[in-house]
Amino acid sequence: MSATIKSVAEYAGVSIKTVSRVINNEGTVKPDTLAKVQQAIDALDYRPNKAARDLAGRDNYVLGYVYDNPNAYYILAMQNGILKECRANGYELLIHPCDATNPDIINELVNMVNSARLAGLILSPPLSEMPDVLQAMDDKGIQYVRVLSGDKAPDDKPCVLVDDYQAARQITGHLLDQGHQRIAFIAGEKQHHSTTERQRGFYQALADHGIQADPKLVIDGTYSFGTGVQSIQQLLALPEPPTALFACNDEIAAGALFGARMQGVDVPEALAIAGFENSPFSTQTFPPLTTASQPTAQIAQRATSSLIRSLQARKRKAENHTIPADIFVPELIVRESTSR
Amino acid sequence: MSATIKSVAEYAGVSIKTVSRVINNEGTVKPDTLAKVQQAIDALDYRPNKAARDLAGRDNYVLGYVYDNPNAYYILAMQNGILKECRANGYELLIHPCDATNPDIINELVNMVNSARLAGLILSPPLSEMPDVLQAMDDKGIQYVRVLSGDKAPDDKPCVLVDDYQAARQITGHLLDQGHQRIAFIAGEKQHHSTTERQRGFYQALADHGIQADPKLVIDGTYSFGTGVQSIQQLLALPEPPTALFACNDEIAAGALFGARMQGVDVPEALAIAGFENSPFSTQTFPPLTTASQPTAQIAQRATSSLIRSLQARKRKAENHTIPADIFVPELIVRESTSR
DNA sequence: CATCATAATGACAACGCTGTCATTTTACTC
DNA sequence: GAGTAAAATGACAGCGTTGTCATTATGATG
Repeated sequence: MSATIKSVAEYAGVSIKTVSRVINNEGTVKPDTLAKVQQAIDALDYRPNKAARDLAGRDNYVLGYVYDNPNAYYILAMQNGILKECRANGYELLIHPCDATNPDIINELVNMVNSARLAGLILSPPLSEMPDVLQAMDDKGIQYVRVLSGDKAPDDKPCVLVDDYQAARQITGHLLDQGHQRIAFIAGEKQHHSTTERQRGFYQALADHGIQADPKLVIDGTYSFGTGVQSIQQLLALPEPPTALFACNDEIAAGALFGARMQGVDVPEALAIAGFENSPFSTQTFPPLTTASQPTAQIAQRATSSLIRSLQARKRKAENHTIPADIFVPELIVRESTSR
Repeated sequence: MSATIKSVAEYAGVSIKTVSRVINNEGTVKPDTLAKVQQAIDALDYRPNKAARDLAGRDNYVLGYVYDNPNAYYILAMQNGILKECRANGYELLIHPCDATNPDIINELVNMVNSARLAGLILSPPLSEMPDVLQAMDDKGIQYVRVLSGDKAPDDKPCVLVDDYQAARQITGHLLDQGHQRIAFIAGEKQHHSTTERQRGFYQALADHGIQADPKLVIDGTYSFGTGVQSIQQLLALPEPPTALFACNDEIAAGALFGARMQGVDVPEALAIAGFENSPFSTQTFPPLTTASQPTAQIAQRATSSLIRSLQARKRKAENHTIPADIFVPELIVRESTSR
């Protein structure tokens, strides 16, 4: 049916092992031999048989995506990005939903990696932010790449950073630019780095403009619609209510918008509201929400590519092949919820 | 490292081929031999090596899930159900997002199935409702299972049915039981069978109660928040506005709820609203929405199981092995948006 | 130009399973 | 209980690749 390594070898007039070397980028093939083989591969439209590689080789060409996150849109975008990169590199993807609060999560992951003989893992928050999970992976020698909230890599293991701090600073800056002085902040779960980073950006932006944050305007909550509804009631009841709100994500913002409207407060006239994430929620409110958008699929793709490169480097025993961490800054999207 | 077929065979005192027969359910193994082998498998915690199976066998143990649907929650729930069943049967899952409006979609699918040597495909709406796609799969001899809206199987190929008709009848019945006489209906895209089935159920419920539907209360739209907002304005502007609304999904219902509130119409006091799908939207509104819930993950699991059984049957040349279609009726969930 | 180190290539077994076909066991018949 | 068909089991090759190790080509050195 389709071409095999043998047919390519015959076509190119070399041994199958040489073809194997070419397709694995082993780098010990003479340039003209390599060209011949490449040409044969192209001519025959040869694609290595994954099953045979997995069986013969030490490693499996399978990556794992482990996630636990209530946000379906995020997961699906991540997944699409990962899939794209996997496909481009002949890897396959094993998808493993799990529960990060499960006390046995570490065993679960280690077992999964072993039994499916995974080459590496892609971890997104909150898994990527759990030190004991990462420690266990390191101990077991399991390769992984993390997608993390932050503006600098915490260590030299592969990771891709999402600079929530910078983006939050921009959003807050946008509100300040509109002339707002009393800006409220509603936080999500404090365990998520994204929350603390966004809050840090919020404070920094205020400081940049020489404004001292009013602690009464900062409310802790969860990433939920309900938090938005409750918090905005509390905020609007203050003697000096805020004129603008930066909610830690769109869901909170949507809740706050709803709550404000219910109390007869016009948005954006009496209260400007900004969210974060650019989730479908953000366009399904009236008015649509100002927010920050991260290119999740692209982030996932880059993370996967990092992992694959680091896997290949390790295979060739190239030590110290640290890949610099990519940083993505979510982009401000201004919509009507913050217009003057 | 981990157990192989050889170690299981030695442990059980049989040949590797017999073990192979057991793990493939070939059914030609004596009961007591089978028991011995099963015990060995359990004792050694043996899991067949997929790469070896794929390489040695004619078929690949890989199923494909092809989807095109904007609803991330639905996709993810489907995916989880499929994954669960795949894992239980030693299959792997290849996930393939695609665009159903792409004119070249058929080629894309056929190529994918061939190049990844997929054993079978799981199709959810809208793909599962496109006759030319199904025709092409039949022509190419590609096995598939469909998840479909309907109350009876359109043919004898494997499918799992979601009885939107019955559920819509129940929802409408619930509104009628509350004493409503003028009930509006907002439809989604007419290409989706789910829309027409739900509409059919709506009409039937009215007929059951001897009520003739008022065409002015039935509005065509899309599965979107915006449709809900616009349609409700139109409905409330009628000389005789409805006292209840059945929206084709939760997103439309949420839009309608929003629109009604904006016009000062109280829900549920002045207008009862019901949605469909039990999406996260339905609990993130005030008041939360009455809706119908389908066990998507379970549906997906059943569909996958059907596909696998039909695959194994075909392998054993057992013709006429038609598996009766499962039917799931989404369950009515009553929340405050329709309370008296 | 002989010598040696090193780079480039090749021969071949092995990975864990399934398909084919041969062999053994079982069940049934007269 | 011999004979036969059918059911159950086994022996062995082969799937397409990589790892190991052997072999050959290349280049550097004195």
